[in-house]
Amino acid sequence: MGKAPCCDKHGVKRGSWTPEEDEALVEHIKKHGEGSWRTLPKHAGLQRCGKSCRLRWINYLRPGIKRGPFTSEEETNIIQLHALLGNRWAAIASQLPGRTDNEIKNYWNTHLKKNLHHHSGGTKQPCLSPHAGIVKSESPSTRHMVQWESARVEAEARLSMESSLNNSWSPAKTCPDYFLRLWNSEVGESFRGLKGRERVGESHSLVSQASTPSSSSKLESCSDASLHLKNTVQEQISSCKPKLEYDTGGSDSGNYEYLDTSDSAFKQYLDMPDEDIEFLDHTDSFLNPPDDDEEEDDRCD
DNA sequence: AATATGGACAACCGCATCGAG
DNA sequence: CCTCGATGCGGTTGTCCATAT
Repeated sequence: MGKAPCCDKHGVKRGSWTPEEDEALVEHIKKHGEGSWRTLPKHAGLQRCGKSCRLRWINYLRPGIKRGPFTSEEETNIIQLHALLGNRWAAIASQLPGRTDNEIKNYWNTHLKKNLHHHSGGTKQPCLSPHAGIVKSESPSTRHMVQWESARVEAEARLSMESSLNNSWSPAKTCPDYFLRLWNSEVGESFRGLKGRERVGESHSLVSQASTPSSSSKLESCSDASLHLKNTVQEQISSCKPKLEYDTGGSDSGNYEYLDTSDSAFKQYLDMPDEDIEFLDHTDSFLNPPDDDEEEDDRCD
């Protein structure tokens, strides 16, 4: 397929897998288990490179792979997870049993991206910025960053508040399970940057910095930034029911821009009814947590 | 019926990260 | 601490197929 082969080269088959190859790969993994992808092709009698075998197994042959169209629930989860995690498809996939990162990535690129954009009426111009007051005069990249971070702040605040309220949680409250579970999962950990891998959107934003506070000054900047974002988000949501969307044109990586879309898409995106915005008034509490030696992790909550 | 076009999906590539030596 | 191989991940591309012209 166009490019030079990554792994050598001569005698290595490429392209679609045949049923015979699939069978050989499955049989080999059944006997010897996963791993050792480098040597697997030789041992399995396959003329494929190890990476190709691994990909084939993970995406199509592995037991438990769910095929078929995505449900609306899965779609909603993908949208919300993407708002939280960005293009971290593996992390998103870990929250969708039976779905692979590749499948989700393809689904996003071919369905969700397009559908969200469709609501913009075809224009790529942001007709209604969520932060019109502060954003319009800034560069597109800055605008992207601020817009994107506002969504993240909302999601993070939501998760944090729900987590902090967990003890007194009313079962009647809205869907705490999903986000709470997510927040306490590896995805939440990834999101909080516990492993020091801050890759979401490559945006070295104030909030991102604040997610890895190493000093009180960072906490302060975190607070300032989030308060700023909080205010703009509140203003936007309360005043004009924003329509937001990704600008998915061109390079997708880290290039997020809200454009207008439907109200439902916006709600789906943030899943935040107006009345639930109140928690934003409490963002200070998660941005400036009480001293706790246990909280030396790189996070802000 | 033939051809063009676009969407969907499978597969590949390059880079980042991890871990062993 | 450094190097290097193995693995994982995300972006991109190629191919197939359906639909439009």
